[in-house]
Formats: sequence, structure tokens, C-alpha cells
Amino acid sequence: MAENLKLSNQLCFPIYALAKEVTNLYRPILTELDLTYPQYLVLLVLWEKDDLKVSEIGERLSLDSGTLTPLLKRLEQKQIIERKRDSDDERVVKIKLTSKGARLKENAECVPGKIMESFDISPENIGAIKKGITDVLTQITSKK
Amino acid sequence: MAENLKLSNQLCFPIYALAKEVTNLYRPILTELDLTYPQYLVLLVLWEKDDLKVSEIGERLSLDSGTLTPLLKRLEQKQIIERKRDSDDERVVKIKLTSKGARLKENAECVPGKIMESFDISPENIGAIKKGITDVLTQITSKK
DNA sequence: AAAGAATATATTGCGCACAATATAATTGCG
DNA sequence: CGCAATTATATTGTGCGCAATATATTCTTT
Repeated sequence: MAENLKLSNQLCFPIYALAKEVTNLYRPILTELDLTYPQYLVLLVLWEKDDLKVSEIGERLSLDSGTLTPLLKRLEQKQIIERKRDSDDERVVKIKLTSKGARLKENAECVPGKIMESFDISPENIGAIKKGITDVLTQITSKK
Repeated sequence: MAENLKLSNQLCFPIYALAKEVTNLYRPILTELDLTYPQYLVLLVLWEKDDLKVSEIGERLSLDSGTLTPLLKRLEQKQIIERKRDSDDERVVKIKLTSKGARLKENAECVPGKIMESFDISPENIGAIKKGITDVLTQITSKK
């Protein structure tokens, strides 16, 4: 068998598999907060800086409007955010946390810790792995 | 702002983002073969060992029947595989490559090379990154 | 000021990914 | 043997993720 087509020789399959495992790791924890992992990511962005355009959230997370629009509408339905057209530029939709959305942050404080418990690795090793991953990531994305 | 909720301090976000970038990298290449990345993964498994149960493919790729059944039906429609109930145990569906599916392998030989061109990293570094990722992966999955 | 280009978001359609449930076949136990 | 438990796949429903396209607004150029 051609070596290059063996699953065990693939680099990308572990990346794909790990990403799935990671979101599975978050699932039970985030379900308690009635959130999905992508919704949680959007909130991480908003907790850091509120009142953003859809496109600004998209840039941060590499997600387009086809993904974000329905996701944001679901967050709106849960009254975690507000979507409002910008009066200065009616093309723009600004996303603002509601008070409920802002308060949710306190409940989310414990999430990273719970996740890290599953990673039974030293902080240094985590740093090294993260560096490896982000290096590959910046390389791929810079190539476009 | 609480440091632990900063996006830039997350380990899992780069993993999530990298997995998306990777499938985006495969997309134009696999589109030429009329395949998606998960379909390609199924074929990697079958090219290595043919005539597998749905569950055996699922174990290999960590995918359940909810994902695989429709995916395999699409591969069947493209006449790349055959789905047939096992006569010994009618609960089991065996997946076999068609001659077209077997021939597709030749056209796929070039895929890993094209992908690796996008990773402008030395083989040693790729190996190290892969090790880091698979280590985390086995750790998480062994914890269940 | 009007027409056309550019921009921002929304919509549609398709294919995963996974939980929950359903269906059908097989096995095991009394 | 007969029936409950188990096993294997299928179905349903929800939520991404992304390409392609649509719609609406703003900017540009003349």
C-alpha cells in the first residue's frame, strides 16, 4: 500500500480528530450554560470587547455571515445578545451583550479550568503544543 | 478582564481554527475528485482495508452511524462504494469499494503531497507537531 | 444628482457531527 | 422454545461551516 495514503501517516487526521474531541470535551460543560462551543467562542470575543459588527466577530473567529447570522439569532433568542442595525450605516449589524449575556461571564469563569483538568499535561507542554499549532495555523493562513 | 477567558489565552481555539483551515486546504484539491474531506477519510480507511462494517469505519474515524450512514449513501450514489447487508448477520452493513472506488486511489496519490506543500515546515517539525497533537488526543480519549 | 462599483449582512443549499430515538436482527437465559 | 437484553444500523432533529447568491446600503465617479 502506498505509504502516503495510510491514515496513520496523516498529519491532518489527528488535527481533525482532536478538534472534534475538544468540542466534545466542552459539550457537557457548556450544555450547563445552554451554549454550544461556537456560541461560547462568540461570547469570549464579546466579553473581551462588546458592541462589535458581525464582520468583526467573524474576523476574530474566521467565520462568515452564513455561519454567524443564524448563530447570532439563536443567541438573540436566548436573550444573551442584541442585534441592531447601526444608524450611521444601515448595512452594519452591531452585536451587544444584554445584561444577561454580561452576567453569563461569571458562570463561564470556571470553564477553562474544567477543560484543563482533562489535559493532564504540564503548562509548559501545553504552551509548546499551542505554539506548534498556532505556528502551523499562521503559516497556512499567511499563504493565501 | 479575567485572563482565563481571553481568546488569545485559549488552547482549544487554535485547535478548532486549525482543523477548519486544514479542511479548507483540502477542499479545492478534493473537489477535483468530487470528494469532501470526511469522504476522503473514509476512503483512506477502505483503501487500506476493504470490506469493512460501518462500525469498523466508525471506530477508525470516531464517527457514528448518524454521520456515516448518509455519508456512505452519498458515496454509494457516486458509485464509489457498495453497501450490502451481511448475509450472516443481517444487522451488519458491509462497505466495499467498487472498481471505480479502487481506481480513485491512483488519483488520490497526489493529495498528501499537495497538502504538504502548504505546510512550509521541515519533516522533523511536522513530526514533532504531530506527536504533540496525537499525545493530547490519546490523553483525552483515554480519560473516558 | 444618477449610475455603477463596492460593502455588509442575509438567505439558500448541502454536508457533516452528534444526541436521542427507532427498527430490526441476534444472543442468552430460564 | 420464548422472551428479554443486546447489538448494528437507520432516522430525526439541531447546529454548525461554507459556497453561492441575494438584498440593501453606501461610496464613487462623472
